[in-house]
Amino acid sequence: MSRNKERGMHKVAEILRSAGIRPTAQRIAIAQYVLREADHPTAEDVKAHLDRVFPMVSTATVYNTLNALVEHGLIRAIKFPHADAAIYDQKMHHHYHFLDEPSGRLYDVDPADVQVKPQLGATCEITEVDVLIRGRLIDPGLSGPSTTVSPT
Amino acid sequence: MSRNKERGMHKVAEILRSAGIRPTAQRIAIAQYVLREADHPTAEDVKAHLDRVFPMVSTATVYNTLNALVEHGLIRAIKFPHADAAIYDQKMHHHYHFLDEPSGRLYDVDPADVQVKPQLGATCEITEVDVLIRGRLIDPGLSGPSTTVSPT
DNA sequence: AAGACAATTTAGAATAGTTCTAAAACTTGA
DNA sequence: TCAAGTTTTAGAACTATTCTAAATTGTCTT
Repeated sequence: MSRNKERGMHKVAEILRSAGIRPTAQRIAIAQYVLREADHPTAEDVKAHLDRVFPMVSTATVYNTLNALVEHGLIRAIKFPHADAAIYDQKMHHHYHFLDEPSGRLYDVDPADVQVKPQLGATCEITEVDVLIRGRLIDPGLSGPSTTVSPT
Repeated sequence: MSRNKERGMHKVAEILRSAGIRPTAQRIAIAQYVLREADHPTAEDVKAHLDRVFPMVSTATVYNTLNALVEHGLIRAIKFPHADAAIYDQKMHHHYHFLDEPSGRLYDVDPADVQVKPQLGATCEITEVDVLIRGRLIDPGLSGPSTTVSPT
């Protein structure tokens, strides 16, 4: 388990290095969490986790590091209408989100499962389409992710 | 012109009253602006406008009134990922938005022009789908709104 | 292995948007 | 007109995030 963690952290250090971010202890701990362990965490979630597993990190370093990870293309920062804090998403491929309103939990949605066909005419050029589906999971008890809506 | 404005304000007072909001001078002035004059204003925009046309309103009243209008179903508050401040939308019918990224301006998009067909299976129930299309208007010089993307 | 220079981290101040608080000013109805 | 309830207000408080300036750490050179 310790060996696993060390291997994991080593791997994360390499990811940071090859993205052009110098792997300091704090950055490795933060990246380890957002890239490998967390599920749509906010900066506050990251800070709370680090306070448990790391001797000392400041809020400033958490934000600095998350911003660096975003700038270097390792994660994305996303703001949703239903919450103030940004969430960080380690899935870099294009995808949408499903919000289970009772629980507030976010699930990734494969764009293949959502047809979006804007017919806006020739007067504009579309660079991106954001989709947030709000609703409620009917049977959250069924443990596994379905093919189409998967907890992340 | 003065007569128009008075008639308009009277109408707005009636709208407030029939929505269950007591029409005070401040509320009428704020509602007149957000329901009839403004285009996707923020609370700050509303405050700035009122400071020009109304002897005195506090920030607290602007927020209180906007919240009351939202609660009574006369406007909607929307938060977008690209900005911190909420915008208020007097169009209550279901619609999407197009963001012209160069200008930061928002346009309403008729849902009929965007096919959204989520195929999420039977494990969830969808209550609403939010769509934000980002891009850039190719020919903003063409004065009028096109059939499909209309400035509001 | 020491000294210098740059990079990183830190605590705490600052900022933006919004809500809260408690007091003052209005309305309303009897 | 007076009491009771409502509304408005200034300013404090709050949340999420960024900034600042000082302290610490790391790296390079020799």
